[in-house]
Amino acid sequence: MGESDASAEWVRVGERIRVAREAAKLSVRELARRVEVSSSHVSQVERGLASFSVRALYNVVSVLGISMDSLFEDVPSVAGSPAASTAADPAPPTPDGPLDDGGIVLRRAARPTIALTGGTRWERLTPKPEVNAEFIEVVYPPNPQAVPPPKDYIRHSSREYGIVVQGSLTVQVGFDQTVLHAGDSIAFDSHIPHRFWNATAEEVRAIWFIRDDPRGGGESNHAHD
Amino acid sequence: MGESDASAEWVRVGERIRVAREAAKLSVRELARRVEVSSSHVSQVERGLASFSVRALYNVVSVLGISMDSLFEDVPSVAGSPAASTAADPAPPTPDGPLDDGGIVLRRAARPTIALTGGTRWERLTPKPEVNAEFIEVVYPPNPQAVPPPKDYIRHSSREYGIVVQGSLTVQVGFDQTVLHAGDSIAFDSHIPHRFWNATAEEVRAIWFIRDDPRGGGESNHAHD
DNA sequence: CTACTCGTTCACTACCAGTGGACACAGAGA
DNA sequence: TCTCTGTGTCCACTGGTAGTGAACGAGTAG
Repeated sequence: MGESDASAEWVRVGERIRVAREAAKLSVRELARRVEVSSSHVSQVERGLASFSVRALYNVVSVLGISMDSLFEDVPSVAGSPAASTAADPAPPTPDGPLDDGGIVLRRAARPTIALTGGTRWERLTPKPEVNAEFIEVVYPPNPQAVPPPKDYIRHSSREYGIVVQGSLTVQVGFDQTVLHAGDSIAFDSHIPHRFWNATAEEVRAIWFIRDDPRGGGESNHAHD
Repeated sequence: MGESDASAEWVRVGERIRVAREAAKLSVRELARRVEVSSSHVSQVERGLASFSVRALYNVVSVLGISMDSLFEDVPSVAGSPAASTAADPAPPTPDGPLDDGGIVLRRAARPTIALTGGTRWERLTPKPEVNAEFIEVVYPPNPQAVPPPKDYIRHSSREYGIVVQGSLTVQVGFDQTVLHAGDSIAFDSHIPHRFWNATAEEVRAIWFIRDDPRGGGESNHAHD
């Protein structure tokens, strides 16, 4: 699956080790001595030519006083490596076929987008507006200082389904609040007051499906920001 | 540092993995499948009889949605270098809150999964089964040799919405065929014969919402493979 | 010039991460 | 009862790779 692309992954880990080592003003040999491996091996690992065992890696973070996670950084996402997978895709043109013209398929670059205040974007995922439904990707911009969520709760009659594709989204439904990480999903009746916001320094992306109640509720007062 | 006493250290790491796995309600075999190692190896690691490679360990924390550091825990917070504090809070465990218990939120690691023939997996994204709807993530395994798609077209009455999150998925709806790349989305009435398959060497992931027609169609004969 | 340290290169190997097949046990049908 | 299917575990085996050690060229001091 996703990152088994070990080599590429190790290059980055190695680079981070080197940065940390230099910040600590240790020579390759000195680090090697403390980690209890050979200096040649340290050199190779830092340049992505080899990899550390878990034991060695554990010693490295101990000696350098850094966190294990900081070496990997782009931890779990749906794809194992979020930006990687998206970026990896050279986006081959995929010539428009009948499906594209038939109102079936919508290319990523062609999504109708609405920009909300605060930088949040709604991107429609359906070629044409749907009746009694919204299928959208919402992009929540970074919110460095843990900015307080918008004041206004939202209520409308329908049911909502969402999955966080990238980043961590803070959600509040009713009186309860939690943080959804990449891959976590949610489903709830939207007549319960709810709000979502991004309290991290990373952009958050989520896929939402909002299903309007076939009978009754006409309210369409969403505000996923 | 200290711990060069590898074995003793691994016992604890293994125990923590087991705890996390059980919390996620995954079987040894299921975790093994997702981490891409053998179940026997998982079993051995959890009991301290063997150890994971860094690659495997990385997959474990991704799959279980836990932080790397949480597996080692007694890291060096005071280990001389204040640099440690920098990378402090990568992935707060997000302790289960009321939302998790309330049937609202579903953590990634806790998704109910059905394995279809051919290696395709359906992962339900809703904490409980929905009425007249499916919100799922479908994982299509690599299909190195451009294997011909399954023979049977699918027909049922409802409407389907999908977005490709990773990889490239070949779709055929009616007589038209195209390839969806990451970010491309699709929406169509599912009474039109359709089929999807992965003709690439990379795993494909897609989010689907299948909306059963409130009136009429009872057919539930999907086959996203 | 020598003498030392720096990071690097490379051929080599021992070890262990990971496998596959088997096992015993527990439930659920039939 | 006997048969499945799923659980976790056991164990003999192997391939890859983590790790070694000796040598290299470049820098810098004395």
